[in-house]
Amino acid sequence: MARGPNIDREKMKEAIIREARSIIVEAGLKGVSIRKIAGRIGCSVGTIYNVFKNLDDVILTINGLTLDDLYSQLETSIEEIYEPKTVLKKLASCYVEFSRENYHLWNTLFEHRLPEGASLPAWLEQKIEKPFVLAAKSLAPLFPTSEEAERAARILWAGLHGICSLSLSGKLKTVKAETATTLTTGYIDTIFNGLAHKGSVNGGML
Amino acid sequence: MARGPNIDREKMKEAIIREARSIIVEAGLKGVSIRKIAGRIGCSVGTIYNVFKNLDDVILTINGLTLDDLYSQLETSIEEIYEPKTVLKKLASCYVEFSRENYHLWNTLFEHRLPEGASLPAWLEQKIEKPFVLAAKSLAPLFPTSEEAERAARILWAGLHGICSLSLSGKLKTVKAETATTLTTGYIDTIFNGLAHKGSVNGGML
DNA sequence: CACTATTTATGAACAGTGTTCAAGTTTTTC
DNA sequence: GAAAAACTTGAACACTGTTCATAAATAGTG
Repeated sequence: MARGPNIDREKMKEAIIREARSIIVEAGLKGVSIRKIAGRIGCSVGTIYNVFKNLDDVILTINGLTLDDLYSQLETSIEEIYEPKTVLKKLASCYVEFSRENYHLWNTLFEHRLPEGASLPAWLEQKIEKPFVLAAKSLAPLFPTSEEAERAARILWAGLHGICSLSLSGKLKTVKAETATTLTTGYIDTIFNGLAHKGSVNGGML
Repeated sequence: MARGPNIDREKMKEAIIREARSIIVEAGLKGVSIRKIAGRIGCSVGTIYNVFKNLDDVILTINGLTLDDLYSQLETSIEEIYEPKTVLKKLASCYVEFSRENYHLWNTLFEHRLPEGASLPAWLEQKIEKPFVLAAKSLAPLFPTSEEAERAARILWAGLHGICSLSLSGKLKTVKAETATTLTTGYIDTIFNGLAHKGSVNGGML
């Protein structure tokens, strides 16, 4: 008859994720295959399909864990800091640092694509939202409505992602010895200056 | 003996690119395979390997054409416009429009990854640089040195890319009916305001 | 025209991929 | 112990990119 949540099943799940994760860390997403995971664990390919729907399911689970890691690091990086600009700079440098230290895992976040038409599961979309919510919260004091803060946060976060993305893939050749961190710091300075003077859209040299 | 540049070879190359391109447009990068291209043309798989080094070579060539298209559209979109902010807004909206109208081709630009360790060919890197150079040129009047203009252009362009990227992949849930275009417009306003007041880093509310 | 020399085309073969599923094994419940 | 449910297995299927010996076509030369 029906057995409760199987302890072995949970152990199996952990083993699969552990091995698949380590393959990604060593060789990137392209290095992962069902047979390679099975080989490392010492089980058959079929067993993996008993625990996960398919390989995409495995990768999505790993992406969820990566996002959890990122979020917890972002959270601790801004503990006891309240000034919006300082918070945002901390978040940015933490994000950059994470993407460098976990290059392959972070890359898998964007390299992995579901089949045409399929959309991300809700639980993953939530995890994607969380870091951005952190930014929105920090920006809130600067805006009259939460909607405006959210909007600004989205733009800021997207820009941050763009810088990281192009920088790590080598498509953002930085002048001299500029790192992604100094770029994002400058980026945030500029954005904050812009936000502070948003009343004077047609003023100044523009 | 050695024959000059073969006309048939050139025709073959064109046919391969044409068919592979149309597969991408219809079904995205994942829909492309050597056998599918060969089937559409009516040749064998080996023939394709006589003309291209491998499948990556085919995709990179297509990405080059996509970048050419993008660049020429960016160029014409700012003809006879000289005011930096207006130029940048034109470039941004043109970029957004292109990414929407050529979704699969644009996506392939970022979805396609070379094997671990391999780097993009120089001719492609040049094509990647060109749109960004356009932005840098437009920003030049606002900066004392070209280096500073370049730096600003890189940040601006990366941010633009981030907004497009997250927006088109659905990871940038826009509030209400905001489009990527309005987001980028707001983004550029903010950046320009920030640049205009960059002297007052610690002024205002910050 | 014939005869090489060279290039080009072919598709079978190889090593790999994700996924399915009938069969056998183990575990749990009655 | 018997019956039922759950789990494991690995062969099989339909694909993937890539290579390469063989065959066909073409170009230059005598």
